[in-house]
Amino acid sequence: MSYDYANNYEKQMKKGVLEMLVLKLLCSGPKYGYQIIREMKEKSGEIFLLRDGTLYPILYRLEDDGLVASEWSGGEGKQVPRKYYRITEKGAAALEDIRAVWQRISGGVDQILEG
Amino acid sequence: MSYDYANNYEKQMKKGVLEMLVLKLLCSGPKYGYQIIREMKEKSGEIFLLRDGTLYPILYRLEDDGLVASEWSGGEGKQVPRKYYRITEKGAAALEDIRAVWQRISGGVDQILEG
DNA sequence: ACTATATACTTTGTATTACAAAGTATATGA
DNA sequence: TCATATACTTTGTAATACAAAGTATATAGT
Repeated sequence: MSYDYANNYEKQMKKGVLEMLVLKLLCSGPKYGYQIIREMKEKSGEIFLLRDGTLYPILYRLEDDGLVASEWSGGEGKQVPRKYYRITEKGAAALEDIRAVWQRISGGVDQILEG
Repeated sequence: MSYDYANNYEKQMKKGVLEMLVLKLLCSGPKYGYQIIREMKEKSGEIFLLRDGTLYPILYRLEDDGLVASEWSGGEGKQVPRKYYRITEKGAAALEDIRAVWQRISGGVDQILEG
């Protein structure tokens, strides 16, 4: 049986873009982890199916860099405590930079693939 | 001074795509290392500026996987010996698979970025 | 009440890969 | 002769997607 190249290439091609996509989703308001996973799945047309072990480290990195900020909510009544993440001003500015990088790279790729 | 996010994201976003682009360039005929670096630079519009320490490990991986084959040439007269790489049938088939992955991922990214 | 399941978050370890950097060797031009 | 460009090799580092295992709470089913 042949090795599944596609699977590994898909994993590699996601590198860098997932943080960008998380920042983008947070532009429409604060969200908690599992909510981000659901929206990522829906809005990408089932293409980005994040595991929790993938998302949370991304959120921690973004928070360490000051691109998002978090706040615990719930736990008072009977709700499960949830950690809500919101994008910061610094994060919004970084998102614009990262989008520009994506446009550049994906444009260059298509130029070679179609050339 | 602020950290240069763009630089790191660019590096991450290249992961996986460089092998695809090398395979694509080899579709138009066998090429040696530095020739691939030059064509990658020209045909991408100066976007993909590979260092030799980046390209050669890619070629070795592709060869290990049987997606390209190599052959030394020159060295008989006064030419510098060059190792020419050509894409194999297996490599051509893999390229189609990898391109499909790229279309899928980049399409999903744009769907979220524009949504 | 008890159990199973879903939700929610955390942490550890692995594999992969772009890149810097240093090294070897040959050809060409000043 | 010496500097530079070409050509290939190898080592080490940083970054990140993912699997996997763990903790805790709420809800539904029996």
